[in-house]
Amino acid sequence: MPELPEAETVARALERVLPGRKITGVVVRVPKLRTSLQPLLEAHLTGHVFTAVHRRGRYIILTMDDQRGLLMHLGMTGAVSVVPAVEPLRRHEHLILRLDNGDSFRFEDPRRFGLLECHPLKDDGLPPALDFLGPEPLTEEFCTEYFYQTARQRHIAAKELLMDNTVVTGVGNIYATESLFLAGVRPTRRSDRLSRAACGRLVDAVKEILTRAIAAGGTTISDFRGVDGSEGSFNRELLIYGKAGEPCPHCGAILRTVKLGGRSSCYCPKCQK
DNA sequence: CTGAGCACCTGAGGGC
DNA sequence: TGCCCTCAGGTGCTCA
Repeated sequence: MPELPEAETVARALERVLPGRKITGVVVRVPKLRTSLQPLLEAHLTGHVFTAVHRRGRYIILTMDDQRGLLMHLGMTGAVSVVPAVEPLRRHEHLILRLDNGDSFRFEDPRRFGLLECHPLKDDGLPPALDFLGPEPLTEEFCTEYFYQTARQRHIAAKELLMDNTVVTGVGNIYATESLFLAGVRPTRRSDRLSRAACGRLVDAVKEILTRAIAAGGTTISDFRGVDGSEGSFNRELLIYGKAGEPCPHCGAILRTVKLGGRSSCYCPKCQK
């Protein structure tokens, strides 16, 4: 998926078109994504107006005028578009919201790992269901000291620490891989053996990579598309993700691959200790 | 608490 | 052409 930069790209685009739009109809075409879509049908969405769009980690919240919101996660292959309602439906467009200006909001997701639910929102605009998430990586809360203290209390691989949504939210396989490379840390390195300096380099690397990826509109490997159908361009800036077997861009050593938590990780055996 | 394995799904690509 | 295998931006469960 869509990791944090892709969710941010989608959220920013939706923020330009959704607020002020009234929902005039709801069409659900599959029984469930990650969870059942039936409650969505029963949630009385029709007649309500979108007022804002928020992002938290990889989740996007479409706020409505009644203190409720649509909680959305793009899973691995989710994409959103807002197009004229007369456009023909595509095969995996599972949810369609008709809007009062003749457009339709569409959620497309071939693998159906995505999520769409209606939730009451707290005063901060977020649903209680997201309370478990750790700090946003691009805030001051995610700093060297926090990461170092968290790392030493855990006994897991550095990469799994980065990808744990309760530690820091929104860092997935692509950006964890890139950040570890930039920081010179091997993905398998145990978190409780990371020095304060290494934690600092990791925190800086995560912030730098995510910031640049957001500026590029995200990374499109195969499925990801912006709301207008455009592709993210960060693939061109990827240093090592998906390049196992090729030479390291820094030292020329052959990049290797290792499996961690079922996800493959590319790393340079020379640059990453 | 940790890590491995599997499950949820479809589609692309490689080997034969 | 088709079949079978592996793999893919995520998450969450069970089990040892």
